[in-house]
Amino acid sequence: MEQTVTLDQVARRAGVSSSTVSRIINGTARVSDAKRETVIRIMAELNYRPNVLARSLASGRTMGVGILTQDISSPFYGSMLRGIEGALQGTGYHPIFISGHWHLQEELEAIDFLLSRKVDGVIVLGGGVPDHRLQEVSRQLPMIVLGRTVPGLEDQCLRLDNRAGAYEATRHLIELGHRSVAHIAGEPTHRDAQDRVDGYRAALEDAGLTFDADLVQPGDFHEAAGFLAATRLVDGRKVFSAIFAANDQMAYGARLALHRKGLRVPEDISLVGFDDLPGSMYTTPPLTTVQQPVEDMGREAALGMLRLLRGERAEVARLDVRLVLRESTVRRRNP
Amino acid sequence: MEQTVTLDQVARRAGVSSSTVSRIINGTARVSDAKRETVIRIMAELNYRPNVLARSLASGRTMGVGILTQDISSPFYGSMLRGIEGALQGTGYHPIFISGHWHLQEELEAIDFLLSRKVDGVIVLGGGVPDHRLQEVSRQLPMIVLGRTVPGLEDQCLRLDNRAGAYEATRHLIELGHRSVAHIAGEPTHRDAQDRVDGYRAALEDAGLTFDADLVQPGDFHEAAGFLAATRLVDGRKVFSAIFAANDQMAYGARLALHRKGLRVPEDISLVGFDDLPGSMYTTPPLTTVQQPVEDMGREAALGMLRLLRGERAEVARLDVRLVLRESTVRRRNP
DNA sequence: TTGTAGGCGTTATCAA
DNA sequence: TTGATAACGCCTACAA
Repeated sequence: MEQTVTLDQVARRAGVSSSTVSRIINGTARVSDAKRETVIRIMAELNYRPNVLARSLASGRTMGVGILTQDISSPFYGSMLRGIEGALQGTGYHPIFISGHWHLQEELEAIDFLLSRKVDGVIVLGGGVPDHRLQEVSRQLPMIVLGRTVPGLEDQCLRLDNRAGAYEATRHLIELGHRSVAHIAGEPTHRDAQDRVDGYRAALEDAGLTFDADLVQPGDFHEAAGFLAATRLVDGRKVFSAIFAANDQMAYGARLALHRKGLRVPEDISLVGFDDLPGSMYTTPPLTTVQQPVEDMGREAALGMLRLLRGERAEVARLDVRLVLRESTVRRRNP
Repeated sequence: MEQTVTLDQVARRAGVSSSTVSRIINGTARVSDAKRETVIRIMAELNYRPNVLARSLASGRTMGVGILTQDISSPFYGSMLRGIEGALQGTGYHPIFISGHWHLQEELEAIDFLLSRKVDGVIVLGGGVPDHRLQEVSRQLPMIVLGRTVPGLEDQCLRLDNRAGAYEATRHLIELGHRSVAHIAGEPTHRDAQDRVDGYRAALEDAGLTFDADLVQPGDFHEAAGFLAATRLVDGRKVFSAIFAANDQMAYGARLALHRKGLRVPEDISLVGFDDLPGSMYTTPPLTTVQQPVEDMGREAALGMLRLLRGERAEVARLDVRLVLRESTVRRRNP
């Protein structure tokens, strides 16, 4: 066990007071060049490492930003975390990740955890924490919310237009001549999922097509649900020539189900996803999907947080979704 | 901004000393039921939250376990982190993730960061930190290493037999009648990648097949590299009827390249991956691959860490890889 | 069983 | 420009 070198020891060895050493470390005030140099030398000699805990306790700042995510291992959240990580890099602030696993109780505990760790700010990625709790938290420290809008905190919330993305995806299929487009919906309690159904429905109706509830299959954003939903669709008595899945992971599942049923993508069935996960460029065929600038969202959130920490306004940038055309969609054979 | 309630305030309000409150919180000593009850009541009333920083500074323990990973957003590391998270859940210890991004300098800084945060232990997931540095760290606090073996710290290291996995994957292809099996290698500096080439080669030679360097294409564990490698293989003048990719992500890329070249999997080319990522069950066709119990590895590492923290030996369990047969491999047509 | 007092390693306030 | 000195919030002998 190495001995921990304290600031006091450095001070004593350098023949100055501890305050002087502290000032040199933090650049809090002017210090004579002579003393500065010796202190810096001694610090190096002793391999001095400031104790972050003590420093935080005394200063009231931890330089930590709490990130409440749902699932650290999901490709979607992973990219977002990467964006956050990147933006914080080199700022002195660092992220502290904790996941709620789509479980309200865990999420609430996670927030308590972050507060008890005295993070300087919190970034919340979606989830189900009630608005009022987030409003409380926001009263205590800087907060940015991704993927939902909290009343009263609109300018700290970064949301994408899921409805528009779904609308565009569906319209794309309609423009390719598909008159009967199925939808595999996301986790029903999830706001994004609802918005995507809305966009899907609006596109149908704007094109003069009737919305058919039988063509909307429930799902939960995971591959298995997509597989089952597509299987049900194929086995059902409704005909359809295209599927819009509420996210890429379900599109993967659906794609396999179609394969199992002997249906080709896109020759027999066109398929569109949502998210543009890293893997979607490499599915067979590569997936047409609605691209969310996930990593950018993370970055924007972090930049907004840095602004809040400087006492400025968050001013999170508006980010757009866009449809990425690849090879899983094609003009309908017999229009 | 809400006022922070301190332990002292609770004590005063409850008419006891602060030590008594501390004892109740930590269960350090017997306290009369009467006092205990009122203190607990007051804590609830005041919504008291212990200050973790102060607690750690005083006690010398932070209850934090540092996790040095390479890439928080990779599906591979994601699953591992999930395993760690799960095992730590409810133990009072909590993970602190930080990623080195496959970059030595960042990794070294990450370790310094964790040490300066005074974590109680460190779990290192692979990476390139030199052995001697890890040995130093291990002298300061409990450490578990995943994916590599550090001399002198063997019983704190959890490694899988990559060579055996690759051997088995290759042998599987050979047993299906494939006489010419190509390999897409992983990041060359990565120990696992080397072991997998070794296993591939050994399986060939044990079967009396000659190792052909032209059939081994370099890669880096990402989809794009797999795509390029497979393209090169097809365009090359060597014939082959099967590919063993050093990981699933490259297998995905290879699968798309084959699709582009009009080659079917598995009818024309059999394909095997390594890792068994969550998505590999849903590729078309589902991918035959070597399953690494990634989440289990994370769990075992965390359990080992908990043992070290209790002062026991790490005794990390041995975990095996196994070949998962799916639909991307099939008996060779004209043996 | 309870309280007092000192300490954990820094920062911040005040004088000097 | 510097140095005492008092926080920061909690834990832990030691004493009662």
